[in-house]
Amino acid sequence: MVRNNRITNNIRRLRFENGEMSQQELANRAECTRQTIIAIEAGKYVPSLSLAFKLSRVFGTNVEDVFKYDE
Amino acid sequence: MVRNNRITNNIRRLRFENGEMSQQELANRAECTRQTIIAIEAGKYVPSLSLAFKLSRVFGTNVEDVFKYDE
DNA sequence: ACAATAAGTTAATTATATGTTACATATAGT
DNA sequence: ACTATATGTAACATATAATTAACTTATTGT
Repeated sequence: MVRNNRITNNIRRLRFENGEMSQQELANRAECTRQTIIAIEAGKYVPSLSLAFKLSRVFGTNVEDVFKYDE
Repeated sequence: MVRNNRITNNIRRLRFENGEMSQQELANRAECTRQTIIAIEAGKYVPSLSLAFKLSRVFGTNVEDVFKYDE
């Protein structure tokens, strides 16, 4: 029932702003797989809250700096 | 693979701080079901990022004011 | 005593995020 | 030319978020 996902993310940009971090390294540090990073960057789906927290911490930011919710 | 969910939430407290909002009203406003609210408050599972955004907006706050990630 | 509301429990089902594996392509370095 | 690395796609499997429904309990109001 949680539809209307108007959630975007800045992961691709954040990776490059953080030393051109590769998808693989981000996946390692966020403890997920590279395919998950690819899918999220491609907008195929929105990650879990857990993964969103981990990703934001890798970049030293908080969730809302990485993911935008268009209301 | 995204394990170690050390994510807690303040929903119960926020409901009461916002006019003793009932679970049903919160569910309506966040566009989910009452059972989902119960389960999240009880710590049975962590919501999706979409629902986390919606819940935080109902309370006029951001995601990290509602959900805490213990790293 | 009765009705209405809020909250909880349980079980069954559906939807989706994530993992796994395999294969393809482009680029940089040697 | 060869190798390594980064990125992408696709199919399938699994774990879990989320829905729905039925029933229960407690509280409040009339």
